[in-house]
Amino acid sequence: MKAPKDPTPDIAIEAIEPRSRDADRSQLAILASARDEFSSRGLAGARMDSIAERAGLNKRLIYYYFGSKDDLFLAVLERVYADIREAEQRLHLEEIDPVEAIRQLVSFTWNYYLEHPEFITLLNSENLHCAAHLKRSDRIQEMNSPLVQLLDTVLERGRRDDLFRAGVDPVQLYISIASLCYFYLSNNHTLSAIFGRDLRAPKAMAQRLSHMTDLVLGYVLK
Amino acid sequence: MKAPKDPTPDIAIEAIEPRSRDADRSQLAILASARDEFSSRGLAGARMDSIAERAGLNKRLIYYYFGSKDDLFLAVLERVYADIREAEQRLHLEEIDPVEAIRQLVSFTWNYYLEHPEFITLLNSENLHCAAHLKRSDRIQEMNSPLVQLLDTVLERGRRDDLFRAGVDPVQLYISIASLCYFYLSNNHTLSAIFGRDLRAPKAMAQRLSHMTDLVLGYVLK
Amino acid sequence: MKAPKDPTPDIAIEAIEPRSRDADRSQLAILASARDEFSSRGLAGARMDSIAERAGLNKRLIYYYFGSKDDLFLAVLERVYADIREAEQRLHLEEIDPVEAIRQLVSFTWNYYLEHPEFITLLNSENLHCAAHLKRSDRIQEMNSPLVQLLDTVLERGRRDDLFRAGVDPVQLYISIASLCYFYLSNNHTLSAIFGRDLRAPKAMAQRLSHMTDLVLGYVLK
Amino acid sequence: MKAPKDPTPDIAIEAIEPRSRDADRSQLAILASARDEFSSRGLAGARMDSIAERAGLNKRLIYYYFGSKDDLFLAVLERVYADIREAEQRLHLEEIDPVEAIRQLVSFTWNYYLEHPEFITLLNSENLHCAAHLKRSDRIQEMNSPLVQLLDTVLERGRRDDLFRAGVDPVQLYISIASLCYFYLSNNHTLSAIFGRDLRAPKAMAQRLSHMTDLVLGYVLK
DNA sequence: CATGAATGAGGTTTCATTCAT
DNA sequence: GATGAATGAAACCTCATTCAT
Repeated sequence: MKAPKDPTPDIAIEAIEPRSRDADRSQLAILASARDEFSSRGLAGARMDSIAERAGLNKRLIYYYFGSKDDLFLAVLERVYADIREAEQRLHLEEIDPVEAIRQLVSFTWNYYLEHPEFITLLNSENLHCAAHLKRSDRIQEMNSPLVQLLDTVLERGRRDDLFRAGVDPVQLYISIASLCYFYLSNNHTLSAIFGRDLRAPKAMAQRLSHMTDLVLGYVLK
Repeated sequence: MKAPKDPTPDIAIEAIEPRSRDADRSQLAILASARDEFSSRGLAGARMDSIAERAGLNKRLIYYYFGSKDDLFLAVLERVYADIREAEQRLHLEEIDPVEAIRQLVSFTWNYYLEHPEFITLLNSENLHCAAHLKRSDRIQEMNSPLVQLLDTVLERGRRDDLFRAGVDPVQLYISIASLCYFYLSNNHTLSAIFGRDLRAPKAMAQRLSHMTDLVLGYVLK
Repeated sequence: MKAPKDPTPDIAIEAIEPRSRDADRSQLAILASARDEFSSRGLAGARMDSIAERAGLNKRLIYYYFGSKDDLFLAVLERVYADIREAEQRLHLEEIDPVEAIRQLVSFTWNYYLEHPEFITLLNSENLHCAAHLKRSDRIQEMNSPLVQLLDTVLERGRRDDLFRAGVDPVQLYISIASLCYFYLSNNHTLSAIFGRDLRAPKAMAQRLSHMTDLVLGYVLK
Repeated sequence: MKAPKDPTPDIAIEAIEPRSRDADRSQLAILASARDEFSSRGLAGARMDSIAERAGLNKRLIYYYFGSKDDLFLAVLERVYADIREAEQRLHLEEIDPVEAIRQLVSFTWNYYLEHPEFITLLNSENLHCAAHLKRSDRIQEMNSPLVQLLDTVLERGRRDDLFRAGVDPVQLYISIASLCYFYLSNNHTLSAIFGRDLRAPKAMAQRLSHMTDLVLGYVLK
């Protein structure tokens, strides 16, 4: 049944719930629309009008739910970080053989960036603004800390099996893996332009993944 | 006869101080100012007024010389690419021992990005726009091709000395070196925010350089 | 319930005085103001600022309702054409004796142009632009076709009564009537300047009307 | 011989001539270019840059020779009036049979407007500005008075031959002839748009000339 | 005679945001 | 919860004109 929009207040609780589901749906629609707009045009280039239009909702509603353009941008960032970390959790690297775990982490990262190009451009925008939005967020650090711990246990297991070299910083390693995947995709357009080469060709993409895996394992393995 | 201009040709654009009635000087002042504005605020966030003001020149003059905001942005891009490629040439990698050459290339790239943060943000902006500006440039490819050839000869020499593995694609390798340096700096703000760690601390920076060099040499060396 | 609007529908746009939060009223106020500005300064010479000011509304609202200067200009043109054609309909020429009908059409045209000098200058502007705006209009032709049919029946009746010559093209005749009235008024300023004669003097004006009627009847009558 | 405009007096005549011819040529080039620009874009729409470019000369030179945009516009107007009046003189209507003279005047006017569309649009622009420029001109009236006298003698001769009706005002008649020719061409674009008919088709054009001649002679002849 | 460099004022248009319902 | 109407500030860009040579 559709949620009634009648404003009369003394209404049964059953009827209220659908109302808040409508609200949720609106907020999600705005978030999705905002994510697309911000990622394709940047923070300054994004238009509140376009976001409202893409969401099929009135512009005023964005302000009602999110306060301002900057607040909305932060909401989008928190959302996309939550999404990637959640997906990483689903890899269950802690249960896998360490070498395979590294392999999987590289290929997961590569594929996630590939399938979520908006993640890359949103981070670029936020970095342009010196992470001014994220710095105001309480939830962002706690969202990201499990990842480091996880990678640390993988490295530790690898070292105990005498496969991995000692003294590898999990943060440095994570950043390196991210670097290799991120940059290739994030700067794909300029690289293609300056090298006159189609870096998106299937063969080039496959080579890239194998190259990156070689690089990382070449470093981690003893 | 024309008034003699400053005789030192490859002067940093920072040093330009506009004086009346000198077209070259005005153009350089605009370029330097535009580079700073675009890099700190992005293409959409940059303000033509600010560019004019920073350059100490009338806004109208920007249009007189560069036509439009987008054309100016392209001019800036061409300029910064020319600068980095020129600096790379000055390394004379072709004259150095191959292992040392790789080391130098990594550390040069790291330091160049470090000293020219605007290069990073400008490229990010251009990638946000799918390299739409660079694609219109005639000069950009020829500017960048020498680099690949140079790296290729370094790899070839290393292989002939039986030090380097075979089959290393110079473009892939260059992209990997750039990746490692670029991402750490470009995403420094968000990484610091999510990991709650100061990645700019001198010790962290030194570790990073050594980590990257290890990674790259671990891959290239037999 | 919506606030009731002014019930009299065919109110002259001059009389519109904008009040807050009434879309129709605002649009009419903009149209009236734009008509005055465009007609007195031409398309290029008209200022959006002035239009907004005359309308007593924010400039942004013009773009909200009409999109652009050119679209606004087209809206004005459609409006003034609708007005004159409507006024012509009100003559009910189809019910009048043919000779008298021609007389009335001449004098109506003369007086309409006289009382609506903006019509003349707006058409001049549009012709300067090769009717680029009208060509994009769907409604303009259907608005104007009844006129030709009407004039045709008048001529046909006159011919059946053996008063009018045969083979008179209603379009040619209409254009001739319009020509005679239009040019005298449209070029009044330059004509007065070159002939050094006040063509607007009441006597000159009366002579003109009688001269034009003579000319037209002299041609139509057998 | 032309009066030399060079202010330096003690210079060889040989040297002056080419220089002042250059100056004349430049002024003529500017006038022609300005006439085209003003006629195609109107006074407000015309661009001094375009005029300079079309003339192949530096913009500053326009100010040097003509002072300002408005002064240049007046210069153009005086020029085109001089041209048409000169062409009319060349008809030598005073030597022709009166009926034929009227015929010729109609067809000359028609063809002149046809071949000089810029005359029409320039006059429209000047009328939009209430002949503000022409009113400042000393030469414009004396340029135009011979025309009226000429037409008057033609009418007088026709009347003496008992062919023409009495009491025809030469100014009214001239205006009517001009009206019929001018309006059809000046408003050609809007008329074509509203009637959905190609008024420029050769057949339509021929019909128009014959229609106008009929109209005028129908009135003048007894 | 001629010109490239430069500008202040002002043009159209856009924007995030708020108002009133 | 939702919306159309409205706005001040500021964006990019243009223009006639002047400067300095």
